[in-house]
Amino acid sequence: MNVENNKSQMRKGMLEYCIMLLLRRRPSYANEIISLLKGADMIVVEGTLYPLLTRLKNDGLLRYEWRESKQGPPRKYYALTDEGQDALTQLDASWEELARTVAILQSGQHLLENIEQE
Amino acid sequence: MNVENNKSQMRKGMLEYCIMLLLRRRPSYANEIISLLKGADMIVVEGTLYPLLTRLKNDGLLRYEWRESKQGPPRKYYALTDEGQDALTQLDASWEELARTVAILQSGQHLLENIEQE
DNA sequence: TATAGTACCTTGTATTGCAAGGTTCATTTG
DNA sequence: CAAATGAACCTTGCAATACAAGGTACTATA
Repeated sequence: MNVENNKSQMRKGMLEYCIMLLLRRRPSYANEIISLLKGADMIVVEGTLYPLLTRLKNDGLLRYEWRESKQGPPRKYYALTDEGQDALTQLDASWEELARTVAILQSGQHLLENIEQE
Repeated sequence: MNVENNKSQMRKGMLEYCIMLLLRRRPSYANEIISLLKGADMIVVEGTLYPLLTRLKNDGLLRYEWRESKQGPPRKYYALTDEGQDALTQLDASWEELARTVAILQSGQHLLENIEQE
């Protein structure tokens, strides 16, 4: 089994959450998001990020504004909308639930409540 | 945004890990796996599980043996192979890393080491 | 003026999970 | 004994996601 592929698969669906967590702090643009996520040990590439940002914007969870840069072309700074903040709260809950599920499975507790009647 | 879809997306790639965690305790068969996972608040359906078990078996991480049942047709009991146990150890590490990443992003620590030079 | 760097975006592919089917075998019921 | 029920197995087609590999436009520097 390819370990890298596994980590990649685990990331599926988590990226959206991670990016919104980033933007909860302050607006940011694509290349900065990539480098900030790298700082948190989560690798993302442009081809993944741009469609994701567009999708979240079309869903009304993000908005953006153009800002000039001192070192190149203007940047699209994305920020959470009000609706995006609500959605993020729900994602927090989903993450909690997922983490709890994994903890249960790691501990073996799940077996206690499902005695087999074979 | 559809919250259910999000949870579904978060689960992507986690199922493999969760199922192997289950089998770490003892061998099990498909319908039992589904009910045990449900006991840990993770919903899985047959159409997802059967291809996954087949894939893990083909990758050499699982093996199975037929066992008679007292209440119906025989069952395919899946268990981890040695290789599967090694892979599971790696998945444990991947999960640790993912959880740590989320914790960092939730806390906002990632911003500290990436001061912007705008 | 040409090159390098930054920022934006698109397309095609692989993988995954789900919905909705279907088959076989053992038991129970009429 | 035949038919219905239930448990177990499996497959196919679709939608969503991430990635690889490209491409375009603007700014600054050599």
